[in-house]
Amino acid sequence: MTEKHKKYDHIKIEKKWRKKWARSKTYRTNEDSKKPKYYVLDMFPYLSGEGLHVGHPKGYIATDIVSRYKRMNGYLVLHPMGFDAFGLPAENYALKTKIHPEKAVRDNVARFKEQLEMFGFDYDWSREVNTSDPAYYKWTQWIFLQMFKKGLAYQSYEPINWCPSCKTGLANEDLEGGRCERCGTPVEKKPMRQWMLKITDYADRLLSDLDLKDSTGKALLDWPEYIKESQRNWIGRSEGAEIEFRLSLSKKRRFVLIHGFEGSVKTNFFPWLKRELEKQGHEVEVPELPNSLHPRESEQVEYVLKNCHFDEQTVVVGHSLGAIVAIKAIMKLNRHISGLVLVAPAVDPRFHQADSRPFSKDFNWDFDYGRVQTLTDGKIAVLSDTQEKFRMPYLKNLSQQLSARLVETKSSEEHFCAEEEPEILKAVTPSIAVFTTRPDTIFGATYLVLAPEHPWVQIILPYLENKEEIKGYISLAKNQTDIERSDVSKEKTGVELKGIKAINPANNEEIPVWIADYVLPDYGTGAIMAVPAHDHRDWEFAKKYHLPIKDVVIPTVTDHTNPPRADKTTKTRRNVHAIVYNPARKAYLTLKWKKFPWNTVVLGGIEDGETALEAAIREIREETGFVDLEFKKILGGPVEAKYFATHKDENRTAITTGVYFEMKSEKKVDVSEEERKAYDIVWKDPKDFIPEKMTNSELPFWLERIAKENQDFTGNGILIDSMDFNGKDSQFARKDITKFVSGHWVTKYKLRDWVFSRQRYWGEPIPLIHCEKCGIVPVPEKNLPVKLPKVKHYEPTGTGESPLAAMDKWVNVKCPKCGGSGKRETNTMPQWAGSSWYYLRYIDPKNKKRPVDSAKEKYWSPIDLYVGGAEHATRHLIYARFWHKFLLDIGVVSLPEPFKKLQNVGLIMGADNRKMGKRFGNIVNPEDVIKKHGADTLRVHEMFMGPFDQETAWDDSSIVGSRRFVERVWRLGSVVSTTPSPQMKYSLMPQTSTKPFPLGETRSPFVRLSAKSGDWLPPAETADVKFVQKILHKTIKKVSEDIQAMRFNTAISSMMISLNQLEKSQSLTRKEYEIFLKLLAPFAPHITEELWISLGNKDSVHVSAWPEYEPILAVDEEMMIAVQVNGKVRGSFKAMTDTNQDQLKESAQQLPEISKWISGKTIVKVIVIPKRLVNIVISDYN
RNA sequence: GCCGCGGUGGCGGAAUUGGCAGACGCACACGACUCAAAAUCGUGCGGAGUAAUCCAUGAGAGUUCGAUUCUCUCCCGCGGCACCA
Repeated sequence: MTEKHKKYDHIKIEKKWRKKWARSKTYRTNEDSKKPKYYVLDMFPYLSGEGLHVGHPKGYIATDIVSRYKRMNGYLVLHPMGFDAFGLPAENYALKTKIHPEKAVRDNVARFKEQLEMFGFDYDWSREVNTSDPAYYKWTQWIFLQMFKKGLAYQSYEPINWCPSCKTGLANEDLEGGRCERCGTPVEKKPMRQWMLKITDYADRLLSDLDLKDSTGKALLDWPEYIKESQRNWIGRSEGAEIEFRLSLSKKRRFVLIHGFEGSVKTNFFPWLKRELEKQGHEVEVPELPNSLHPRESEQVEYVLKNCHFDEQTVVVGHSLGAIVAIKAIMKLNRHISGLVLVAPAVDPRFHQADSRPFSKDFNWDFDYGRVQTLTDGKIAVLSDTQEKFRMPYLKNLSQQLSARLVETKSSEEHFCAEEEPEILKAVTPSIAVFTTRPDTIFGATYLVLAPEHPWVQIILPYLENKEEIKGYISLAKNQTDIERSDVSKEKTGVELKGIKAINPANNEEIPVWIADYVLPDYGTGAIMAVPAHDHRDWEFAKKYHLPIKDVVIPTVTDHTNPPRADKTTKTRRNVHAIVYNPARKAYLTLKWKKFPWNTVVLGGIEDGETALEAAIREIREETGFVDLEFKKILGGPVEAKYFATHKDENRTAITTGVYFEMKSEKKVDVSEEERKAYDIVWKDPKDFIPEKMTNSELPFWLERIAKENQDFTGNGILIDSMDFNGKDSQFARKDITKFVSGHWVTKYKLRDWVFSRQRYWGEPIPLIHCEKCGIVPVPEKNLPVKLPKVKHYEPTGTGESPLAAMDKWVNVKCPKCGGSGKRETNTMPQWAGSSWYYLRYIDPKNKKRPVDSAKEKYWSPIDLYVGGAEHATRHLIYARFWHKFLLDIGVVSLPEPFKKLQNVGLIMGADNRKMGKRFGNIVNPEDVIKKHGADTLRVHEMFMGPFDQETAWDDSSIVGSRRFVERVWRLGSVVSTTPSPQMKYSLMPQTSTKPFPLGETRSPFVRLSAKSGDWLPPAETADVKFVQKILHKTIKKVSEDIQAMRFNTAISSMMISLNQLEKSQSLTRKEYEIFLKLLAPFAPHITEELWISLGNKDSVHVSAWPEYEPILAVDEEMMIAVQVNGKVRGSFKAMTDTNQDQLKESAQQLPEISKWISGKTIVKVIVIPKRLVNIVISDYN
């Protein structure tokens, strides 16, 4: 034994090689290569200040293995690393330790790097990025500005999620079940000024691009399905209809419609509008104004005042010049009216063509705005037509003067001149838009529910009878946290808006309107039509408040054992099924028909004027005589069943209602002879009372409803009570019904815009300036980056202002546009900003002109492999995809998706199977493990623990297996490269195994290869040489495939198997040993390098060529063939792989252990599976 | 509730166009070496049974010559979404 192989000193070896690699820049990625590229990336760590535990590097080990493998296969590999240094985790750590975040980050980076380096990773540190480095965040700010310029960044004042503990606003993505993801505090809703990013503009692409295909039709994104699924859930696309429900005030109104210049009661929308309003029961007056072609103010106003009746129920509608007449008339009234609607009012003499019109001089254009306001109680609406742009400024001015609601809308024909103008109808009888995915159930909509926050509630409030109750409910709803509100299990609450009704546009029925907190303000339209018969939530609500439930969709079933026949006529009948349970017998009442092989429940038709319940009681009495029954429940709405009624020789479409009874006693009355002959009464045990043993195809529905509390049917079926749509399949009627009620088909998303500002110090300053004159002005690009100023106090204020706001010197700047005084935006960006594009910066980390050079971006894109934790599924990975798509749109990048293959790391749990972390005190420190066993051992072990993407608990004892493996590789090296000595025990022991070697060769002990080191014998063509070759070729194949598929555990297992075999070889050559070292090199880089170099190699094993295998040599020539008799293994024999099937059959049957099973038996057939087994099937097998 | 994934020895886990279940490793037991221990090497190791053999991949059914693998029903665990209309 030579000195250098005496002992495997991992500490010394690992330290030595890390130093050498760093000095010789072994892993530097130089771009001037003609090689194919491979970009492999880890999700970079964020600096929370907590130390590393053994779970953190698991993903880094994997990328290290893959990158080394690819490098050895001739790829130019980019494998960079950096740090996510901005954001809450880093800042909170700084606050806790009272170290300034900048210094804390610097220290943490240094420590982190030190720890990473202990693993011997092959990162190219010359490309390191740090999101808090001004040279980096200059470009983060730059990207933000591009978004701002494209209108994707905007300010909002809507209430947002506020974490009272972190003292900052949060994005939806930062929540976990209504709590702050970082600290677990329940979030509050707080209205404040926010910067938002319009990620919703990209919702559609973010969703559909998940399924992009490459040119061969394969999925472009090789991602775990569940990550894609999470993103789909998060984006939450759903299609449905937006439908208007008109509101009708319960008190009827009177309308006065006043036409304009050259108008008449017979032209434009007047006849139509009159008709529509009268339909709703309102009174309508349409005065025909005198001298319509040459109108004079006094004449027309007086006419109106004289001929029309004005009272507190009167709403005045004026069109064009008629609007002016209306205003003037109201000014002269001495009583209040109900409201005023001005449709495209001709409000100013300077308007279009006015000078040429005869009335421009005759009319007086001064208005007593205050008086009009008073007399209408401020209930004034101004309708503008967006097609008439020139009129807009006047209308804006008018509505301001009158404090009126300005409704910008598109008329059917310019200036509201069409015969039908639905927008006017909407304005005079306001409507609520609802969103529904089930417009097919609209005939069953029995009430409307608005979110308490719905803006209409405030508008309608003055008209309502129970104002105080409603105000109370709204404030109650507002004070709830998200967690309280979204508690599904809690009982639903709500209040009816009394004094108002909605009109179901499908059947013009009046339905009540409620507010309830189970309707969310920010999804859909914030209002729903409630269909209690076909929606769980509506059902619960309706039950509680005794609202009507109307079935309009019924389940449908075709009896496949007895289907309708094409040549027979079809009859539709209303039926009843009586399900009768007898508790005394613990059995169900059924009828066994004598003429037919049927078992049915008691059933029959429902006669005219009879209810289902009456029919059921009658049928039970007629058919069985039983009369002492307790009615339990109607089993929901009817079920439609199609079948052939044999006894009537016709097809039936039965609309059947189920009724459920329990029997109190078997008291009975006489049954007619006829009935008695037809069937026997049979009591069926509940386990036999199942669809398979009964002849009622509706039975599954009855059973479900007996068991279930809720009786809503949410599936698809056949429409009933839906007028022209009766009998249609609900699924296919959706779009037609939407059209029928003048709704339109829309797409909605759950995804919300990204709340992009944080009221904290440690983040990228948002590069905008608020100027008194110019509004919001972007910081000119040449002035980027806007550096985060150094401050003494960076504690969050909690006021909704960032700590930066207190820094007058920094805040007050000159406006870049006008030079006037301006103030900097003091909010900072969220943690996820910098990480949304960092992968691009590695490609070109030092570029001062652009975020990334286009040519370089084209060369390296996309990222071939991206490895990280699944916790980023709906945050980082959505944000990064969003930014990437935006960068594609502005030409910075060239591909729609950044990450081609995504691989998730399964967590390493603590020994107690809980998440490893401080709070459970179950952290295993990698430094300790490395000190004890070495980095190579830890790397091998973490990869061997189980499937890479699966979580596994750390087990301190099992790591010795990996250590033994590494050490045995070391000792095998000493045997190969040195003279064997008699003292050496390892594997030179006589073989005591009783098992034959795979090839069955007898092996003589104590035979070794060459004598002197460096003096190699040429491989002899012996069985042993072949044996070693076979092992190696198989292993090369397996390890290569497994690394590419990230099955590291089985790759290591195959190397262990291989090592077990190689140790038994008596003629292992240096070449063969080197192959083994190469296979292991990506996993255990230090020890393999040491052994490789000690064998006399000059260059690093890590830049050597990956071994290739011969497919022929990787396959066994001989195999054990298992022999089965009737599928049970009874023996086996050895055969050459290419032995033909007949021979295999023959040999199998001749085996002594087989003949014992088959002698005297009839062989039915023999099945041969090449290379695997022979199965002999005998018929008389006991 | 909806969607996705999974359930195999004492433990981590192998095994897929359906073909010998438990590879590899840990733990354990025995043996060799040693004065002894550790390390190392060898042997054994799902359960029952002396054995032949039988039973066994969450439970039950089905398809098949043959099922951990395919189909159906159910149970349990994990993950995502969740009063999203």
